[in-house]
Amino acid sequence: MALAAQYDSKIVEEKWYDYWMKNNYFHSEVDDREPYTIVIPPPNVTGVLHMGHMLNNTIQDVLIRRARLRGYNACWVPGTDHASIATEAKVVARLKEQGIEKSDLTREEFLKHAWDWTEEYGGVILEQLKKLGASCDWERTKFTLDDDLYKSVIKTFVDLYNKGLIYRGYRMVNWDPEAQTTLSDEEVIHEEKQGALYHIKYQIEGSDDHLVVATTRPETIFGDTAICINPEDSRFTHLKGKKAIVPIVNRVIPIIEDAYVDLEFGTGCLKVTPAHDENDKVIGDTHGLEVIDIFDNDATLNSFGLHYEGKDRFVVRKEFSEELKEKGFLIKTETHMHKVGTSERTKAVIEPKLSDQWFLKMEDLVKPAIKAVLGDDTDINLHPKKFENTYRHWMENIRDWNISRQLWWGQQIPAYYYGEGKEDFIVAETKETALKLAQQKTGNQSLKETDLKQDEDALDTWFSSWLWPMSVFDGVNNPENDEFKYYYPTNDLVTGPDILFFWVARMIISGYEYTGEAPFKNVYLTGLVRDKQRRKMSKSLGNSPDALKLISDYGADGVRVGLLLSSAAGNDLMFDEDLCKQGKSFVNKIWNAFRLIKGWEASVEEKTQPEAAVKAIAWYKDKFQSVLVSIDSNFEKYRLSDSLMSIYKLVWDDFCSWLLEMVKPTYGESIDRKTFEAVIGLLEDNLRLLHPFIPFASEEIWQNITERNPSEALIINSYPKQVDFNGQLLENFEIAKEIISGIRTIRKDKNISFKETIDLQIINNESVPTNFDCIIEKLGNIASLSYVEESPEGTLSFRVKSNEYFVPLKGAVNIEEELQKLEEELKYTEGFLKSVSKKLSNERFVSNAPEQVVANERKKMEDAQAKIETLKASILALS
RNA sequence: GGGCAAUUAGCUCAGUUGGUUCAGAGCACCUCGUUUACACCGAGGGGGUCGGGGGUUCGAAUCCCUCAUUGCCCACCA
Repeated sequence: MALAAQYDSKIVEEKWYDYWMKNNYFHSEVDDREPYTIVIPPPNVTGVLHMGHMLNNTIQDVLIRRARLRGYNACWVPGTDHASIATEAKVVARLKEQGIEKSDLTREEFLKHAWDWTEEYGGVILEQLKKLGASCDWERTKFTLDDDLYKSVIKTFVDLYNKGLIYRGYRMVNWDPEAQTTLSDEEVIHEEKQGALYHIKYQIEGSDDHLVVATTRPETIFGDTAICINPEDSRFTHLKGKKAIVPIVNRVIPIIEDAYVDLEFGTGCLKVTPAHDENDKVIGDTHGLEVIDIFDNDATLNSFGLHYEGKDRFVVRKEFSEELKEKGFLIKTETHMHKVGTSERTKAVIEPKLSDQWFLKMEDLVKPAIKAVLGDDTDINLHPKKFENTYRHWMENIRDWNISRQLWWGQQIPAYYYGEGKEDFIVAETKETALKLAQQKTGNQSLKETDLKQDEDALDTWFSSWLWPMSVFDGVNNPENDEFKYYYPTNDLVTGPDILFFWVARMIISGYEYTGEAPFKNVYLTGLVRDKQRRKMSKSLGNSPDALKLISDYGADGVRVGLLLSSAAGNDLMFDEDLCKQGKSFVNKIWNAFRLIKGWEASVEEKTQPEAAVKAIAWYKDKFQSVLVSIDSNFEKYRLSDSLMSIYKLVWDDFCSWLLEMVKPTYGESIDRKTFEAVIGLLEDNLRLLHPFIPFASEEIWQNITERNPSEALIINSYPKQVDFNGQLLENFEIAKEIISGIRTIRKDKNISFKETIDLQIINNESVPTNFDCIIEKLGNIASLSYVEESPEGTLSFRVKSNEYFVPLKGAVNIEEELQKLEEELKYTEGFLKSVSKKLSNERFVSNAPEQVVANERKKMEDAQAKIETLKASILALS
């Protein structure tokens, strides 16, 4: 059957993925081999594949496939994250569409809907990863709400609580009024926004005098419980000990003094709203101020908001400031740029709010995690290294982690209340244990299970994913199990820098806390995928290509190559669909190289091997080895795109453009078996290198070369080994290349068709070995190659180093042109010689520079001198 | 406000401890070519005073200072 001239990815990719699955190559079991483990950064269960996933998972697949080929027991654990906030928001929205309010449902009813949703959409993204070629061990697929992972989370919570690291506290937290839950500090994004600074008059009690405060949030006036001035502020000494009247509200509040107030900012008078600002809370605590919470959970005003009750905070800001203006309290407004905290998930403006929440003490937990990453001989390496600074900064300034969320979709906090008091609760893994403990604690044996009420809140999603590398191997519940002991610590983690703190740092923390070991050895931080104009890819901009469409247009292999071609670790990737096109062309190129070789097979018969083929194969073997060295070293440095580029050039230039041309039999003639087999062998080596990057096409070609049984599939074959090679051969070949190039230039200049043979005469001043002459003859289409002592007449010439090459061409030679060319070359070389000589006559250079450097300069000088002589001789001969 | 990083060809980026092959690669561009694997091709070619300025050195893309621009992270100034 004839092979198509165009490689068709669609048929091929599905065929081989099925084949790999059927033969269970992705599956890993504990055995004697060294393990190589990656755990996937679990995507949101209801998410769809976007460019970030594509990049990230391509990298993981390259690493895992390479490890598999190198004989490691490669295990890539896939899975999904329940993504509490994001998923719950989606479920709430869908219910709303159906006319159902979350508040009308019981927890159980709501969770039922959430699970329905998860089952309906969950795992779609994993199916999409298969299209990309991801060789995950699908039998190990995990979900962060699976029973065993759920149990791990609860066990960890109880353990940390018992260690005194988890506590319940009444604190100022970040409130997301849209999702109606608290958020950790990390989930708050500070965005620069244009706001206004409102200058508002407060009358001083018992006088007609007034003071002016400047605020960005006039709506919080309803919660004012003091005015604060700096005790050093001479402008306001007359206010000390007085009271002020809150406008409209008419509440009388004290004027207090605190050094916190900045003399320079605003008016120097600060209104204090302890319920709605963290600093104000601190001041309030110091001065024993009343705390008035004026908001409901959805950030509408409550009864403290008087006639604004029930209205949204931003509506109130507008309406209330108008009322203040009308009544003469608002003196002026200035525009004001400031940072506003917004929810990472819902984008809602965060409201600082006081409430009872659960916190994890971080101060001691981070210590081993800092040591693990920073310093010289560390357990964990970040790639690129620059993220170590960021990591250090965050870790050293870490605050306690608010881990409770007012959500249902997640692990419910295992705290059981038996009374109304602040301390009337028990933290335990099960309700039964909690009951026993409660009975002990209270001494009340008649307490029943129904007297216990479990905390309504769920845990932060990251409080489950921070256990991921352990929990997927059941290492939290059962730390002594064989799998955990074998696969953990994992090797590489590939993820985006945006979740360095959310996830990576916390996994390191929990890893050390529970195993005393790092969860992984290397962290590869990918860049963000941006579009050509450097914009972030996002749904709202519509600049994010459809991942599956890309795969269908360019093939998974093409897309993988396209993504990797320009993405150094940690650098943002400027995605351009043209890169996928390039990837697709590359795959097609390899396909056609294979087609060419395959085409030779039909005409194999007994024949001696041509010398050119012998030389070419010897050269390519060495070339392959020299490139292999750089590929491997780039892999070690996690410079995947450089590795790929090396392979790309090896295959396209060295293999296709040089080797195949050199061994190609004359048209219509057959190829000898020795050459044929050697070339097949070289092709197979190429495929072994290519497989991690283009798994589908490489397997397709591999299986088309010859019939293979399942144990011989490329995916589980072997990676090329490094062996010593001859650098001299490579150097000599470079000279041969230059000569061939010179011949081609002459052909092009003089319009000599390649079909027409020409002669070549050589003055070998450099004593260049003649072993590649047969190749020069073949690729230059030379009828007769000979060595001469003197410049022949009537020839065109070119030089490589101080060697001269002549092509006799009676009619075509224009002496004037030739002379001009030679003069130019002479002028250039003389200039070069002059600069080198100058350097060498500088005594300080000769005495200070290392010997090697000086010797090199001398060599350059000699070469230049030799070349000048040749040029002069040629000029003389022509004129 | 604090910190980190970057700035090299039209674009995306390499450039290891300052000195062989130091100004490179891929893409794009230009010229020529329907050579019997591939036009998703082949051959050839042009293109950068390495962000500006200053300094150290025999020698700087590389080290130091400074300015500019950009990006990222962190931070409770109303």
